[in-house]
Amino acid sequence: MHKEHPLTKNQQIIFDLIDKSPEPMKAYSILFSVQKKGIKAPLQVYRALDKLVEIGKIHKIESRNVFIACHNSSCQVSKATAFSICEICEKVTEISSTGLSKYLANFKDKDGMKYSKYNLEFFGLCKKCR
Amino acid sequence: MHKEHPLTKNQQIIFDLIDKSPEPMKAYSILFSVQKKGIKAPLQVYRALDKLVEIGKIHKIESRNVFIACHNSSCQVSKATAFSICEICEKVTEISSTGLSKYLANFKDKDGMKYSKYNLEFFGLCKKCR
DNA sequence: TTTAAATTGTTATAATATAACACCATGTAA
DNA sequence: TTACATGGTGTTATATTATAACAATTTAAA
Repeated sequence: MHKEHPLTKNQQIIFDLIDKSPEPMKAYSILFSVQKKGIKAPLQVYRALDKLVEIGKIHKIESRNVFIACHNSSCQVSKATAFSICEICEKVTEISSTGLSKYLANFKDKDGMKYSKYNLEFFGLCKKCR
Repeated sequence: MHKEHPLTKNQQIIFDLIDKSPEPMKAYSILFSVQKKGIKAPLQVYRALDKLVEIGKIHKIESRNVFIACHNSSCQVSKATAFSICEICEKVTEISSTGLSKYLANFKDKDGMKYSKYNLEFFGLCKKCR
């Protein structure tokens, strides 16, 4: 039930870079890295990022303004995301817990409203930094 | 178990403004609003904001870069926050659900790690926009 | 009272992100 | 085939968000 989005050239270049990166990447460090491939302007990067986020290939870590590839095969179009973030080394890990996602998708606020779209960021120390 | 932080002048001015605002406020619209009170530079605003966030009087909505006063009396020092955000009118509501906060505080990731600090942002449509 | 910690004021600049416009490719409907 | 809608590209300029660095001052505690 989701169209395969063949990525365009810019989208593919930027997705590959993020996907191979061991760390989340900032928009301007992406820009720097792809300049040799002909992507010269911030807008070219942001447009590709926007599209990649929209189709669920990458996620934006809002509290850090960084981007990571989606490592949750189930969320090709992902509007429900959860991450842990190390407050020392800034390592980010995507959390895929059916328990958690079910709990959040079924959570009702005090007006009885449910939300299928959410973003959860946990903060703590990763194994190495603990 | 939390020191009363009497606010400094700048902190008080900026807290009052945010607290009275019916909507979350952006840093630079805060700056604009307090210029008549002698706060002239972005840094003066950001410093007050940082402190107010640190002591839990306000929260930052990371996905929107806006600030709102804390309306959850239990979180004077709040490191565990949850909000709903209307995708049309951008109305933000702080969620205080003991069920939710207990669930998240007790959530263990696949390494068995627990997190007392988190930020959760739900997205949907508010009553008016629905 | 002197010392440490926090806050202030200031100028400058860094980092993050979008507006506006012209152009091009592709698919599709008349 | 033409037209036209959609989405992507390239470009310049600019808007928005946030911090660096430094000096002075206030505050509160030892």
